[in-house]
Amino acid sequence: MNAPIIYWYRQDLRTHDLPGLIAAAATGHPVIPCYILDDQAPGEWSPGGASRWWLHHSLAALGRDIAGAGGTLVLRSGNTGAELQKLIQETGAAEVYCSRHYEPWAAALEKQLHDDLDAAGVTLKRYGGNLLFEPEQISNQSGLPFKVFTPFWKHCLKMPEPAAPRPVPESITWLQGVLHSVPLDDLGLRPRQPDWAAAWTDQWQPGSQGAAKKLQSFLHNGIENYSEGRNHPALDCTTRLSPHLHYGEISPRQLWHSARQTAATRPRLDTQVAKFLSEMGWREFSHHLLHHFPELDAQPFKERFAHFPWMSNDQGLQAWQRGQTGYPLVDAGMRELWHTGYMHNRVRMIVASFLTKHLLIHWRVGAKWFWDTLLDANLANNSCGWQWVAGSGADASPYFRIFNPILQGQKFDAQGEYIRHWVPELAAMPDRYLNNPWDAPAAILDSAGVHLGSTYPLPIVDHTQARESALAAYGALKNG
DNA sequence: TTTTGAGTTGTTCGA
DNA sequence: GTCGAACAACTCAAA
Repeated sequence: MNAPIIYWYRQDLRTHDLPGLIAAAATGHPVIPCYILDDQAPGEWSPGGASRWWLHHSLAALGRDIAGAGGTLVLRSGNTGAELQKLIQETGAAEVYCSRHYEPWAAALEKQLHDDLDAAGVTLKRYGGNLLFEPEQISNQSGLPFKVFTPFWKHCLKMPEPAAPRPVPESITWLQGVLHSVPLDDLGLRPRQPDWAAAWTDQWQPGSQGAAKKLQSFLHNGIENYSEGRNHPALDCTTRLSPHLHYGEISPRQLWHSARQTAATRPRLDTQVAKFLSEMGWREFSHHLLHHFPELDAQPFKERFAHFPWMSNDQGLQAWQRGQTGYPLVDAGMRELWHTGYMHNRVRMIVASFLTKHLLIHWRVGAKWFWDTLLDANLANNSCGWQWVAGSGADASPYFRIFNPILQGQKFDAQGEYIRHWVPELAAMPDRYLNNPWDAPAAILDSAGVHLGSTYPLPIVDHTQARESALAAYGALKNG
């Protein structure tokens, strides 16, 4: 009798190019695909509201994919170890297969489960597949992790290429018989009253199919002008694959090989493809860093930042969160985030710079807000991104680099499409004053129907003054 | 071991 | 309007 194998799904919600599932299928043993919602295990990094919405729909999509292949996804809720043990008792499974994850809590859980299952005579087998390179594969000549992106990525590019993606196993023997499965709706992942995410399905299709569509659309359109276009929030030049990648609905190896294929057939796009791959490189870099420095979510990578004089500013924080800072591009970004669960990458940098440098609020406060509101909330990317902007991260932005939200708007949203869309009360303002309405003559404000302080806020801080304060604070850090 | 070159994404100032 | 330099010094990676 072949003992069944449990395939324990985590943030790898796909059926193709999944090494653990391929290995399980290859044994010929019956396979039980299972997802366990464990709200305790991640501690403070339990998925936020937007991410839970995505998870709901992603699990629905995975369930359909597995059903299409003849199996049934088992959903459970509760303590991961306890639920796995129950499932093992119910089915007589002798092995549990899974994909490896890199969040400190996830890695600790793997280790704990491995030991606990081992004691019960069950083997936990862990497979890669969620990164292009495993952290252990990449180190500098001293055998230490890279701390600077460029040499890190150059090194990666010299490695043997990531393996080609593999299709869904042709024949998987699914375990027959009906196992208890919690109805998806009972997991409580989806908002009900009110359903603030009702309109999100217009723009997002969680699951592998939706990911594949996004990739195809990118390879046919966005990549043409990726290097430059990716900086403009009104253009559709970015992949928008981040939430799909976070939940593992598409594999990084698939992206790598699709992009390389594009470069091979359309050599003109070589530099665009290289740029796209290097963005994948940042994802790798962040995950490797979090693996090597598990405190990255809470502690500054550069230790001297432990003494940075962060300010407490509840009013400022609230204005930032609600998109009411009086800086149109910042407000546009924060409103895009709130309404869609997403924000364009460049705008993320600008709003993050505003929070940490103009308002001097701790990057962790911003990281928490992003965590709860972003569909693609990911601990490695989020922690590294915020630390980079704040200046405390690995290979971080120098402290004197303070984004000027007015200038950034004029450069990257020159026609003001992005701002007018998200800050409609300024829609009638001419380009000249769209980013700095407070400079506009009264007649122009009047004819645009803008009354600063009532229809749209006055700036909550003065850019030049805030910049000087930030430089002073960072300068003191250097000398202190 | 010492040395050398380099480092995602910017802004401001003055010529 | 455009351009180059200054902004600071430090750490990292590799020769």
